Amino acid sequence: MLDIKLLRNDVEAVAKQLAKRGFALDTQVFQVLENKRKTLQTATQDLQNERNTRSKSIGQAKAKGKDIQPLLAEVADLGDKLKAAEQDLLALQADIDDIVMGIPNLLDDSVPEGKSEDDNVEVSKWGELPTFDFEIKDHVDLGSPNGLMDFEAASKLTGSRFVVMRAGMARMHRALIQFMLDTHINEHGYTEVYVPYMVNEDSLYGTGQLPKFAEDLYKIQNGDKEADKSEQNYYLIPTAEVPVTNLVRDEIVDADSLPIKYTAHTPCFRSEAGSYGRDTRGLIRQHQFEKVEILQFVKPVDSEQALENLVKNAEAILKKLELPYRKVVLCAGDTGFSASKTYDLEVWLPAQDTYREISSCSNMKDFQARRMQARFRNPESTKPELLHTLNGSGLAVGRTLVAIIENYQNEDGSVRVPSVLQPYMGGMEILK
RNA sequence: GGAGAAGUGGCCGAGAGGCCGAAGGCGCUCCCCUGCUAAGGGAGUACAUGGUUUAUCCCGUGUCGAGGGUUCGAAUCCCUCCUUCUCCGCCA
Repeated sequence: MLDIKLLRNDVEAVAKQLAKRGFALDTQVFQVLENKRKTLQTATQDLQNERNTRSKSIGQAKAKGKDIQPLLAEVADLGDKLKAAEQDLLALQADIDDIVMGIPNLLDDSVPEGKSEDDNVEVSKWGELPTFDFEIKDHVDLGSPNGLMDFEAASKLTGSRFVVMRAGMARMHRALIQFMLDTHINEHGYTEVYVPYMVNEDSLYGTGQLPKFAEDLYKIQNGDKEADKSEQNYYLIPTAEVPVTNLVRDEIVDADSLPIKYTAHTPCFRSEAGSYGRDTRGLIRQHQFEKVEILQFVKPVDSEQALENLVKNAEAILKKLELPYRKVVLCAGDTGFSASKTYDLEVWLPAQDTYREISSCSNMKDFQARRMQARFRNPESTKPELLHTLNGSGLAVGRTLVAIIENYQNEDGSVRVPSVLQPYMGGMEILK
């Protein structure tokens, strides 16, 4: 959520900023609503003031034993007027909130212009692209014989865009998670957290998935109980970002405790509505996948540097696995709703002859923190101030598995196990 | 799942329809005192938001788990929900 004061003081400037990312803010509508709000709110508060002062004098009169009947008669119609005004204000406020909650974050000045992923800018490249003197296969063809990777079984159990893994494949998948977590904990100073995989609506509003992106989420139905408005609705998490970032929701943390650095492994659940027909083959786009997430909550002055640090932590995993990748900075049009600036790490997939996203690292600045009132006490001003929140994948486990299988393949269709993973797999050198 | 108790500021905790944005304590900030340390004395210290403002100050409004209701007036009474604790049941 943007600072409402920013919108009030200079909507046009904000609209101009938002236009960079292709978001059209209707400044006219906002202005009209905002002007109405001002008059209505002032009027309502005047009425409330009147009620409060009169009620107080009634109380005082009563205490002195005076007759309060005449005073009561004077306030007879105040209640109705006030109730009407309050309800109008509430409705108007809801309209304004709808607009404000639907406005994406302002972009960092360093974000390049552009409309789509084609305009993202490559920052750096790492690793030598592997060369093969044989016909290479993709991860589905490499994984499917022996049933190491079984998409048909998964579609029987559940449906499309799920997978079953067996033996060495399942074990390497698990090994990757341990390896990533251990690296972030032991070498990058993150604290591991275990969190719920289901969250309530407040959490999803906090990180920005709601109200705009409900169709991407799975909502839980509790038995055959009808979803009731008065009861809490739970959703499966689309990323660990949601539960972990919401740890600081409605908290005022000590400045001394910053930066707070968390890592978590969770499954992620995405309905992938709107992506039908895209990446239908294999493990790239699933309804359920594992991810190791890294997050930092920092003072505003530190967030720019923290983003660089966070990306480096994600890159370290790719380097240890010796997977060639490149780092791109997302252009204005491709940067996500809540993000101010995003780096993607793209790993080399030889079978696709291209780089594919494997990590997305973003600085949200105070956008999420404002929504969830996540603050720290500034020792200088002694006042609570909004934190900056950052998160990134470190890394997406399924896609890392794909990258390993394709980059480490042999002519006979076997797959070598990266040396850093072998200790996690009982010394296994060839996947089986 | 059943029965009971509770949710108040950064933390603990008083508070039972008007004098309560809320006693007291802890913590924190500033000042005084003491050679250092320890101890002591004084003052200040919730958050959000509207008007005004670069910002403060000031005035107002809202907030005592959340949302509704009763009332001229609600932390306090009523209803619904959420959460926590205790006991019972079930269970990995």
